[in-house]
Amino acid sequence: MPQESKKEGGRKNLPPLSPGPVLDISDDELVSISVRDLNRTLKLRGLSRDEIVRMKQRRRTLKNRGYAASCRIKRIEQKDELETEKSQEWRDMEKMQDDVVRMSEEISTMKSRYDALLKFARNNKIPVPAELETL
Amino acid sequence: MPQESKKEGGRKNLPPLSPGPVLDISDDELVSISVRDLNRTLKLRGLSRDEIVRMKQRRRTLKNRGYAASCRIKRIEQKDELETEKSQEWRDMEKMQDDVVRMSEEISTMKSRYDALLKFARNNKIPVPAELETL
DNA sequence: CTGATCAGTGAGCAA
DNA sequence: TTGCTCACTGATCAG
Repeated sequence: MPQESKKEGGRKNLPPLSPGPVLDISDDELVSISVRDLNRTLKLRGLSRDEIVRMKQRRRTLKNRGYAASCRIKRIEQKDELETEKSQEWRDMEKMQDDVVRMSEEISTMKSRYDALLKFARNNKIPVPAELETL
Repeated sequence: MPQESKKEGGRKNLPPLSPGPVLDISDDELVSISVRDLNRTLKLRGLSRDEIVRMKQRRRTLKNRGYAASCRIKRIEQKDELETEKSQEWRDMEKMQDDVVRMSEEISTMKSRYDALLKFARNNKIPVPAELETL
């Protein structure tokens, strides 16, 4: 099959879309110039109605090729973004979990101290105000 | 353009790929039967080499159509999965943040109580062991 | 018209 | 051979 040169979808890098018989213009040029300029050039070269239609279609196809590429890139970027956010949240979670552990330790340390203080009072028969008796 | 019937990529629902001149078989049947059975049938009907090649290609194309569909579905599912995980993590974060606030309050409450107890001791000239003097 | 997206297509890779 | 994924295409929709 030496003949797959101009349209069917494939993975390989594309050979340029075949230029018309009269107007040769590279793909890059064709997608770049404005419709107005293209029409002007087309008229000047005296292309037939059919050739003009084909040139317009070639331009549209090249544009579509670019749109498809940016669509794919966008999809990949969005996926990366989601994954990045996910791992960032995971890091935040770990940090917060550390805080919870630390505060938990602080609480139990304070409970021990408080109990020790109450026990000291009890051992020394020191009456403690009721509202301070319980934690 | 009444003439876009059998191959170019488009969005519309496809008319079945044109059956060969001799062997008519639906798309569904063609993708379903095994290669072995297909070869058997092809031989029995006495198709030409070229027709056999085209039938094989039609089968491959139909298969590809299905693969492309599952590829897209898979992509969407993976994206949904990421988003679900993200919002679940967000909920977990909120919950943990609540815990942090609650524990923070508990800590400051206990600090007050402890200070109150120490103040009571000081006011009543009660000596407190040094290791309990400070929090 | 432009740009984005969809489903279908063949190429090409991996199993 | 099969299944998947890529780049590309025309159709189609929104702006």
